[in-house]
Amino acid sequence: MSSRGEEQSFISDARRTQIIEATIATLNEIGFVRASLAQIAKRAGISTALISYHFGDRMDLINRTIQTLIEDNASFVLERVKGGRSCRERLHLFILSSLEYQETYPERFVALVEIIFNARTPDNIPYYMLNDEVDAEPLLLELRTILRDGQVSGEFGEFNVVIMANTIQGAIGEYASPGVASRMDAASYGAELVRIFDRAVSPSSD
Amino acid sequence: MSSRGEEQSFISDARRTQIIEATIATLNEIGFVRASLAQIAKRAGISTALISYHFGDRMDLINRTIQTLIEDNASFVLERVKGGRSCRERLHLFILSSLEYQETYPERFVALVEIIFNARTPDNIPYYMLNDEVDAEPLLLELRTILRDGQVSGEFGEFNVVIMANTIQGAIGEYASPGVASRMDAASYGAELVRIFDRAVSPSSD
DNA sequence: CAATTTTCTGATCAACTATTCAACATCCTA
DNA sequence: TAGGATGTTGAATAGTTGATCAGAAAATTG
Repeated sequence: MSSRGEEQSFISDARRTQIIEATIATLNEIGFVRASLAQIAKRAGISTALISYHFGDRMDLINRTIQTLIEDNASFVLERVKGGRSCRERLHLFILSSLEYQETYPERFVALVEIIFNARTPDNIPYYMLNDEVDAEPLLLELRTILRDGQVSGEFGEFNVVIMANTIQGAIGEYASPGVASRMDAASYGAELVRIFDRAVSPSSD
Repeated sequence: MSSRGEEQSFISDARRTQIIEATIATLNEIGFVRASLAQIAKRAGISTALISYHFGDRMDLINRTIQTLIEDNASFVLERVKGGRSCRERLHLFILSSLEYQETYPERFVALVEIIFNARTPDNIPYYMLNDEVDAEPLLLELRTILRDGQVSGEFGEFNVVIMANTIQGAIGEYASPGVASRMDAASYGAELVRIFDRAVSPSSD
C-alpha cells in the first residue's frame, strides 16, 4: 500500500523490534557464532519461520540490529556533546558520555562488538574493516571534527587528527576490557582518560 | 613412549604446524565464523579426519593456534624491548616494534583478532574477557611494568598504570583500522603515537 | 457477519557441521 | 624382510544450520 518501498510499517513493527532485542540478548548470552535463528527465536518466544517472515535474510536481521545499536549509541553521545561550549569541553563530554553509555547499556555495547568483529559482507570483507563509511561511524567523525575545530581555534596543539581520534576511541573501547571495568566505574575511568588526553592534545609549552 | 603426556612429538610436528598455518590462512580469507574443519583441510590439502587425528578437538586446534600467535607476537616485541636502556626508550621500542609486527605479519594479527573476538570458553565466556591471565597477555604485563618502573624512577609522572597501558595497547591495535594503515606506514604511525604518549606520560611541569 | 489481508506455525528441505571408524598406506625398527 | 606403530583417507554418523511452503490463526476490512 505504501508508495515508498522503505515505508513497510504496521503494528508489527513491535515484532521487528522484539526480534532485534532478542538478537541483542542472544549475542550477549552465547555470542555471534552460536546466535542461530533457532536460538534467537527461542529467546523471543516465537518460531524461527517468523523471523524469516519479518526479515528477508539472516544478514538482514544482523544489519538492522547493528544499525539500531549504532544509532542508539550515537544519539546518546551526540545529544550530550551538543551542550559543550568549548572544544575541550566537547571532548570531555564525548569521552564521559561514551563511557556512561557503556556502563548504562553494557549488553548493547557487547552486541555491537560481537557483530562488528564477526560479521562479513557477501564478498568476505569484515565489518571492522568498513568503519570509514559515514553512517557506520558517526561518532568517529564527530570526534575528528571536535579535534580539528580545536586545532583551528588554537585550543589544541598539533597532532594527526585521524590518529588521535582513533586513539581516543580505542581508549574508550578498552573500558569494557577486564581488569578495568570490574575495578572502576565509568566516571573514574573517564576522569583518568580526560586527564591523559587533556595533556595529549594541549598546545606545546615550548 | 614419552614419559610426559605433553611431549607427544614426532616428525609429524610438521603436520600440526602445517594445519595451524592453514588455520591462520583460513581465518584471514573467510573469518572465524566460516572457518570450518572442511575449509581448513581444503587449504592444507588434507582430509578433515586428519585434523581430528592430530588435534583432539576443534577448540584444541583454535587454542593451539592462538597460543602460537600470542607467543610469536610477544617474543618479537619483547626481544626488541630488551634493548632499551631507559623506561622511555623501552616504551618507544614497545610501541614501534608492536606496529612493526603488525605491518610485517598482518595475517597473523588478523587471525589473532578473529580468534580473540569470536572464540568462547565452554561456559560461554568470550576470550576477549580473559585478557588478565598471565600467559594470555604477556605484552600487556610488560607494558605495565615499563610504565610502573618509569614512575618509580621519576622518568614518568603520575597516572593510572592499568588504564595507560590499555590506552597504549588500544592505540597500537587501532593501526589495523581502515583509514589509518592504508594511508600510512607503521613507522610514521608509530612516530605519531610516540609523540602522543611521550606527552601523556611525562611528569607534570607545574 | 463475510471476505480479505496480515500474521504466525509446524513440517520439510538440502546443505552444512564436527567427529568417528574401518580400512589402507607409509614408516621405522628389529 | 617381517611386524608393529604411526599416519592418512573416504565414508558414515548424528546433529544443526537457514530457508521455504502450505495452511491455520488472527486481525482488518467492507
